[in-house]
Amino acid sequence: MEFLKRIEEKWQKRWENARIFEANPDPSKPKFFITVAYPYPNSPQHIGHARTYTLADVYARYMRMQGYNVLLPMAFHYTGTPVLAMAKRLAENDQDLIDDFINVYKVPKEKLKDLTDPLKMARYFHEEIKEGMRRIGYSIDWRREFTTVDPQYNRFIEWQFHKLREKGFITRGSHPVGWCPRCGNPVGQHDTQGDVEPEIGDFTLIKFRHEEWILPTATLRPETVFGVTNIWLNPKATYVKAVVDREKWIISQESAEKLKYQNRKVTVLESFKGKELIGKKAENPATNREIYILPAEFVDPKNATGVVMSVPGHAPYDYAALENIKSETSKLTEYGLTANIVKSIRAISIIEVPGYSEVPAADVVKRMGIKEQTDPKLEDATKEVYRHEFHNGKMKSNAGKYAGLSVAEAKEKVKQDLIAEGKAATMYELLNRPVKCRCGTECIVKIFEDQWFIDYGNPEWKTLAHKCLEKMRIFPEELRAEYEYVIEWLHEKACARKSGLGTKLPWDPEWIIESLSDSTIYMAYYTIVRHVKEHKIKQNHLTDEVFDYVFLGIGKAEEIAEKTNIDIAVLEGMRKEFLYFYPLDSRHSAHELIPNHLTFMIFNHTAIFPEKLWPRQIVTNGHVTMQGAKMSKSFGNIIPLREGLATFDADPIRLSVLATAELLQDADFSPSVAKVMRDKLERLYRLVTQTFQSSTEKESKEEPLTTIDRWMLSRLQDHIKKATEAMEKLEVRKAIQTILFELDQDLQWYQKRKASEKAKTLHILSETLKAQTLMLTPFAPHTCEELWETMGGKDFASLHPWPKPDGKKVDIKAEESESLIMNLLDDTRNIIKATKMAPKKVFYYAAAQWKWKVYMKALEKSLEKVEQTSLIRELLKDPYLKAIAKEVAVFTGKIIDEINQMPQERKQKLIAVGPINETQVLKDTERFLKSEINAEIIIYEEENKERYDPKNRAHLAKPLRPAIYIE
RNA sequence: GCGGGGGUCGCCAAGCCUGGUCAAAGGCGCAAGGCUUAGGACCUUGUCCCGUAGGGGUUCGUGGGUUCAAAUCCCACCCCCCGCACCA
Repeated sequence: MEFLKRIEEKWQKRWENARIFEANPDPSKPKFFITVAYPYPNSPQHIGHARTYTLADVYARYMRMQGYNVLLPMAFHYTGTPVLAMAKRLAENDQDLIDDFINVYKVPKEKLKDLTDPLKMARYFHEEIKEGMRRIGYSIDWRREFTTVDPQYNRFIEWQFHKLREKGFITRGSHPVGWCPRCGNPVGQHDTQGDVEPEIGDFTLIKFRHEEWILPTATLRPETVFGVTNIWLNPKATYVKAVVDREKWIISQESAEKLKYQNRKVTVLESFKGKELIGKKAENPATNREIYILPAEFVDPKNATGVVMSVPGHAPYDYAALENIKSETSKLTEYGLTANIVKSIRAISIIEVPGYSEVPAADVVKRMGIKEQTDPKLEDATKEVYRHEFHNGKMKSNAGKYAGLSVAEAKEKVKQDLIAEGKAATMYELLNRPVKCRCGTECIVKIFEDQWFIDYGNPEWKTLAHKCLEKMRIFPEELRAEYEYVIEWLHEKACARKSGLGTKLPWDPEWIIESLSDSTIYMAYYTIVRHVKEHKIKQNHLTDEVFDYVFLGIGKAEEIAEKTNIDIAVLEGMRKEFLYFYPLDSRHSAHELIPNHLTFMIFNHTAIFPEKLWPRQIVTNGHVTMQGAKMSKSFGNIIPLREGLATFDADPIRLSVLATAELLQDADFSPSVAKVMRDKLERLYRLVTQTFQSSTEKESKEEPLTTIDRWMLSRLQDHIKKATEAMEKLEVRKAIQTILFELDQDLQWYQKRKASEKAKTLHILSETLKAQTLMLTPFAPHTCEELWETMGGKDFASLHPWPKPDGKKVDIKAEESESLIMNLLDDTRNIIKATKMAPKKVFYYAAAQWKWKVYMKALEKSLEKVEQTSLIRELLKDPYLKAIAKEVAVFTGKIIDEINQMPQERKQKLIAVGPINETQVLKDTERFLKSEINAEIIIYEEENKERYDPKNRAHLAKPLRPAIYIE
């Protein structure tokens, strides 16, 4: 442990001093530009974040070793409101937050006061995150670091928005948001108690008439207006008569307030209890039917208008309430109603839906055993009925002109028509209310009238986005369909808000560009920011003309230089650097960003840059779980990266977050995985140290290679090939598996086999270890640099070329010989296990020559298709075989199925290898087999007349499968 | 609901596109042995069931189908996870 820490620091310093990760344009080398979504500094990063960043870093390091001039930059996204909200809570001494800061985030107590300033909080976590990135060994070019509140960056974003507006992609309109009336702010998830996202629903208010008054019943199912039997009011709630936009409405007191936030003019005239209207009549505007106003306690005056239309046929609440009322008719007298009136009300069936009766609401209420209108099970009942009716329901003939339509269609049409006829209006309401702001106030819906949007709904723009996507490589490819879907689904996106950190909207500075909108093309800014910083270019010099020139090649450098006071060489340098590194070669993030950021990135690039500069690839990955559980503060299982590094060290963490799952899957982190990784690295270190200490002594490279040596080299080529292919496809799990586990197993087999041989060809071992170390370098760079140095590497492993497989070292014969031994050992062990004997002597009988002849012939023939008869006929042309025709026929019968089932690939391989001298192979391995089985080994050829074969096993020998007799 | 992903031998997880080498990689866990004063670490072996000869049986969410052959292809169904926005 000590050891890993020491070398981590050592190599981080050396990399830094040698500036090997600082990438400048170099026309002699191909470039590769990788970016990861920059972090939002409102908390330290944890092991989960490490997955995305490590993946990008590993990729960067791999590409560097493949000879690319790789740029991996990093910045910090200060834009937005969460930091503001947190700083405020801290200032108010919110104990929960303070506990989190101290216990989970490990913020020193004395620092807390400082962090009540939002900017200071961002800076604090910024440094914290950055330090973690250094300590885990990311190969970042830190000269290009910036934050999104840097004035120069603000200018860049202003330029971007000017461009978007010029192209007509900015629109303006009204937009509902969750709102805290006390704080006077929009509320997002992080502003609410319990982090609830306010869900906004669009209610239809159907205007029932009562004398000269309107009763606007709020519903999410306007199509059921044809099934209304009565109106519900809560007799105990307070209602008001009010003038709403020149109409006279009766609504709950609460809703009168809310409607004001939805840009309606509301003048309250008088207030009264709901019971005053009970027993009166109202008229359904859709059917002109007269119905009664009845009492119901389930009606919540805080929800929408507090006026509800009753559809007992299709709404479980209404059905239950109606049943309640029918059974308590005595209570009705105070409203001047009679039992007969209520009892004569029947549910009206207007929708037919398979699997349900005429009255689906009744079915479900009865099935669920619901007795009271206050039963919480009614929520589920409502959902069930709604789901089935919406998807499978059809309007019946009594639904007027909507008869025959599906419920889904009718719902929209009825709503539109009623609104057009002035018989309905709409109102937004929170569907998951009550949602409480952190200040304790219940949130409502407010409509922003002059909201600015980016119009992702623009069809031409969508076409461009599709075009860009089509040409991009998407990892994992399975998610391409999701991008397609998102591009189609996106519409106008509110792009500015009134509070938070960020860039002001240049033409309307009351607004601040929100965080998903100021982070779509910033990768371009990385390519020039080092010039901005080095030359201390001021924001007011970074005019739109400068950006036009640098990014779009518009205008003349001389003229712009003159106007802006920026040196012409600097301007040209920026332009060159942008053109060198752009387009972006690979964009990385967790895949939760597909529905927003990543797709926005595609859109914005196509809007602003010419096609050849559009991004080329997106890589997304799943989350990290902690020992199978989702990471969350409430589980207390979040390991901040800095803490993780202290406990498990950098390289093991890097490996752990990448080794347990491929991109699409969530990766599971656990201390035991980290430990396995560390043990692996330490074992490798020991082996390398041993090997290279002894190899400095004289070693004759002249020693001829044995089969096992050739086998090792051959296997190595295969592993290099596999690892390289995996890396190219970002299958890092597979790569790690190959490099660290499969290669290692072969290495162990090699060592074990070698132990029984005399010749110690150490250069084979060192060649293998060198390749292994280099391939492991992107994943475990600190350990590998150290190993590389131990192995006599003169350069940085991080910059050394990635190994290439050498076809000349592939030796399929050696591989076949070796697998013969492995299989033989397996078979022998299996027999020992089944017979439970302790073997003294083990006899092996290698297959007869003629069997090989038959076997090879069968293989060749089977490349087409063989039947036994034709094969035998063919074989018997050989006079030698003809002489033993019977044996040939029996043997052929034994192998024919096996050969027919063999994949072509394997057949071709065996044909290429040709017959193997098994006796020789076995003899060469005798010592090894003896030590493995711990018995005397005796080897015969099948046809050896002298052989000892009491149980007559020898004739069972097949090519690659010697017969066995144990005693 | 819509869109996406997934369900594999105790747990995690490859394989599925391109059917046969698949009782199915690898890791963890567990067991035995080696090493060690001991523990740890490390190494070996085993880990679905049966088996005194390298074999047999039953498995890859469920039920059908295609095929000489299905974890892999087709159909239907069940279950789990993620996203559905103005929020980073």
